[in-house]
Amino acid sequence: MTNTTLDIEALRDAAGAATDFLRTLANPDRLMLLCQLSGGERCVSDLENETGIPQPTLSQQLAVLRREDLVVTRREGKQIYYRIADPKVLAMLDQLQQLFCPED
Amino acid sequence: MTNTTLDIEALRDAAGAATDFLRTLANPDRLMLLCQLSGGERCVSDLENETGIPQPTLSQQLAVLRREDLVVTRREGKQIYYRIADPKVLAMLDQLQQLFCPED
DNA sequence: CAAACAATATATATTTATATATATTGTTTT
DNA sequence: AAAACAATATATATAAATATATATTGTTTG
Repeated sequence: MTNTTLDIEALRDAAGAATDFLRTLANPDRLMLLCQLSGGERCVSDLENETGIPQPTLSQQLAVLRREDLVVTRREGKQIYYRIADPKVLAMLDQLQQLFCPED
Repeated sequence: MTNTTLDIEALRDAAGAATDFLRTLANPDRLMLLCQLSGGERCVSDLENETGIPQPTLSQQLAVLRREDLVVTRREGKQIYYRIADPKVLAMLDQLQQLFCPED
């Protein structure tokens, strides 16, 4: 006899972890920020210029990315530099680029 | 001179489309449903039994998946069968399985 | 040490998503 | 056509995310 309850619970656990991750990416501002950071480290003013995201939103959304450990920071003088800290982000950005940015 | 405005707008457009998609997947119930459907067509009572999702939630979340054109249905007598309609879903499920369900 | 600057934090209104209870529609069977 | 069943729809309370305005912290430079 096969107990499917465990399978469902395992599926639900994995689904929970995956959806936490997906929800963090599922915002245009945050996704754009991660796209920029996939090209390497950026300080906040770089990100502001490159994306046009207004400062308070930028700060709020960077805080979300930090809280979820998708990025880490380092201070250099006045500037704070951000970079991607979770390799899953890069894998997912690749996948999204294949699906939503054909040939570029 | 390089105009980065167009690039940013293009990036924002792509980010918008991608995040619409991600947000639809970013719910544990919907993700579980899509996982089940990735194994082939299912009717609603199958999905209810396999996932343990209560009926009204099931109906509500299946409606979201229909509205976003991620699934389509076909009626056979009393049963309504669901299947995945968007190949991007399968690509994303594969990716998520690699990232969140190592070796199984 | 005060001014200027880079960044973060807080506050609030609004929108959106979710959970959950209840009601309705449509199909088949007798 | 009425009963039984499969599924969908509605309603509402609650929670979460977002936009946006304003305030604060920390660092450097003159």
